Amino acid sequence: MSERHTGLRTRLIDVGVELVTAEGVQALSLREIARRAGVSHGAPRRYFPTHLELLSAIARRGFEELAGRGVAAIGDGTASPREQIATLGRVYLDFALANRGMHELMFRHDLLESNRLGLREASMPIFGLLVDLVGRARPGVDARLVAGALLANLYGIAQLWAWGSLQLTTGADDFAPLLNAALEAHLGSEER
Amino acid sequence: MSERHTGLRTRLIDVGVELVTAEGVQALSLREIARRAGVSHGAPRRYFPTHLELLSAIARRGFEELAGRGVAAIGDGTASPREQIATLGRVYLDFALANRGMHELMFRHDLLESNRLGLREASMPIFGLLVDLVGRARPGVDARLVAGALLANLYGIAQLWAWGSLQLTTGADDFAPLLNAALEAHLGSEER
DNA sequence: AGGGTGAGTAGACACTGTCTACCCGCCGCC
DNA sequence: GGCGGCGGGTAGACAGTGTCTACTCACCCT
Repeated sequence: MSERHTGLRTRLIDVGVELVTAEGVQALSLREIARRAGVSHGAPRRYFPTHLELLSAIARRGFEELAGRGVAAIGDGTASPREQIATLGRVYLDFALANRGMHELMFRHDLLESNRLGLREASMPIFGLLVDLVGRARPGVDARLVAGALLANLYGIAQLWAWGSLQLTTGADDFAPLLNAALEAHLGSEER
Repeated sequence: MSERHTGLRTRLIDVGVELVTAEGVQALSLREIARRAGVSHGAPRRYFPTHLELLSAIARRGFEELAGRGVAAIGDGTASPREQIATLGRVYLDFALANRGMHELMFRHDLLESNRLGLREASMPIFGLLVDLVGRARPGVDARLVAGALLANLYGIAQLWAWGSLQLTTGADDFAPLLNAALEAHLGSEER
């Protein structure tokens, strides 16, 4: 009973975001979130009928945050499409590796597979932006196909890097070479 | 008490493999595996001190199965490196999409991040094979880097395809175009 | 004033992973 | 040939989880 008279719904999401970035995705139990929000374990049910819906709401915050960072980094969009894509890739990998718990949550199978939870829609705008940029960077190719392949590549790099396999196998200690390799592969070499 | 006097250790893994392919990764509770193996819930503990170790043993089966299919598909290795890589990619994506539960288990963060469980080693040989083929297909480049990027790409395609996002965004109904796009991107176009 | 309702509490239930005490049958050993 | 030890498995307890349900309680509107 202080100034936390904000709606419990948003407070639960706030607590979840803090918790997942601080302690990882396995710490996101319904009861622990309720505990940290200062309510009983049954309270969240009024706003989120099931645990997965609460997790999805937290994951949506992640997508919004990521999209925000993306458009902020692109700025006024005067750079070349190629450079904007590279910026997006860097922002994405930075985000994924700095917020591993959130990134893992955002791409959890059980959340994404249920269309009811709106995660698909939350990730759409940023993918649409990528498709647009790819179309301008490489006119004449199937932009959605190339953008899909590039997105898959970035996602795979984030995942494999997160658990250290790629460090061991590629010998590098930061992901820039991998990112550049992926960009060159899908978009052509730096100087056309 | 029939002919199941085979060691409980391997029987637990067998049951786990059946269970994960039939009902998915969330069905792999320790107690359910023990139940289906016909033993009490405390029995697995003698062979697998913790639940994660049992899961890792099941996942290792997955890596062995995948590696087996890979070398079987490559055959005597007379095809060009490029074609062998394409074959490996197809085998991998087929496997991942036909055995989603097993694929999800094989790349679970909590399993891979703990080096104690030997999953890293289980996935090494097949990656080494890929590095070798990439080195022969594209002499002069950093084979480990390109192979890492390609592997990340394949993994990303498997993941994103599994939960349907790429169908929606690329409009395709099988993954061959995406696979070809990735191969061309990382290895150069079909006819050099 | 008083009924109704939205918001949160508290307890039960089935289930999970881990730990511990027990038990039973088989093996080697003196 | 009896016997001790022990590998391999059982059964119960414990804390924790998600879901469901009965309930309380403050507030609002007429």
